[in-house]
Amino acid sequence: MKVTKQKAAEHRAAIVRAASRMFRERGFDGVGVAEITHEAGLTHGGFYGHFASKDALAAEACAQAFAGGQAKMAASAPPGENLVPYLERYLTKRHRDRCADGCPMAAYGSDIVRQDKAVQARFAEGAESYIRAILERLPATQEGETGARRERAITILAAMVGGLTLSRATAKSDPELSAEILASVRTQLAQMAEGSVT
Amino acid sequence: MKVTKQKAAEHRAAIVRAASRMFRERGFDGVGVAEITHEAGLTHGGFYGHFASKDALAAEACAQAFAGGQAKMAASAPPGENLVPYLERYLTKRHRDRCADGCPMAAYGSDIVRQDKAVQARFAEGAESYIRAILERLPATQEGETGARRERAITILAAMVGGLTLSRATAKSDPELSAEILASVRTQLAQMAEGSVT
DNA sequence: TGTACATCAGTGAACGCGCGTTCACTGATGTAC
DNA sequence: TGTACATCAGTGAACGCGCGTTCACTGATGTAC
Repeated sequence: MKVTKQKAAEHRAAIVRAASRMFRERGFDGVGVAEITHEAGLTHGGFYGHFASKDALAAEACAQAFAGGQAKMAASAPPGENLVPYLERYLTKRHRDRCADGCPMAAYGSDIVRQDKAVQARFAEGAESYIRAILERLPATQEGETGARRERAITILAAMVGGLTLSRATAKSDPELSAEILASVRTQLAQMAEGSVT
Repeated sequence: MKVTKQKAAEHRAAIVRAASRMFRERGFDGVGVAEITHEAGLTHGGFYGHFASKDALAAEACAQAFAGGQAKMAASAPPGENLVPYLERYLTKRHRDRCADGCPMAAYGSDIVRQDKAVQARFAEGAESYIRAILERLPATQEGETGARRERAITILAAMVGGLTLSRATAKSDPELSAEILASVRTQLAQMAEGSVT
């Protein structure tokens, strides 16, 4: 049955929203078109009226996940202010245990190489925007080298993503190690982000 | 046709070796039992004489990938000596472009949460052994806080894995960013590993 | 050492299943008059 | 404003395919005598 243009647009948005969460929770290969559309309150038949392919949906879902991450950073650490509150939110058991609305880089970072070009493109844009967002929240280096600030932003992002990923991967088998990883990276990066180091 | 006990053991080892490389290159879901056994020079029918399931093979393949990584660390940075030569080997385009015999944490770190318990167990053991190996190659902190050394080892590992993962994920869409990530993390971590910082 | 036979590593066809995608159909929408 | 009909969003059955796993079979191995 046909449906209002507005309703149709809402349906499309609901599919992207569901996909964005489910892909982060279960991976791109771990969830199918039928289950995503069902989660959005629809059946799978109409899917290809909205998207050219599952890959095309994955690309949009990826972009939306990054947008959500940026919003969370802005909420916990406003631009221009220090990054530390965001770090303390990012490197927590809460974030570790909730992939679905967490960081896409930690959720499927190592899987991106094997995804469609469109997904890779959205991911690279998202990563660059994260780097810039971190840079905006890093105090100027005392010695005044501007180049090193972006180096530091990139390294902080790498450690955040790697730390959360490793913490997640070890959570079930070695909960103590998992917690230690979160705490260690949090402490060390807070020092780096405050500029007390170098 | 039956085969010498030794031959059979060699076949089993060949399957693990092929799986270890192929899972890193294409992910656990990206390669099947038939293709792995074929790569090992066998057919898929005999597979379940060697392994209880694909998951059981994945667990062994994971353990072997970690063992290979440890061997490479020992070769480029002997225990007790400085970590930097290993960092400079780890964070390179060569490693980025060759998942198959590279670091398992970067190859499928974000996928481990969704794998079988046995795979998660081997992964956690591998991660812990990496942390210990890095710790062995870190100079004593000047101020003498011993606790912070393991914190630093964990953060270095997190940044290595996160950095390589992000570099790989962005390589095709944004090669310059990809290269910048490698170079930045390499420079920053070398400072951390030399203990010139803190 | 030589022979007879039970064992069992490996083969390839077959299974059931879930996936991405297609398609004929339905019926509400929204437009032309 | 009211009516007739073309449009098209959504449905659900069906497709082809590849996967993990099973199984009857083969024939070389290795053991018992």
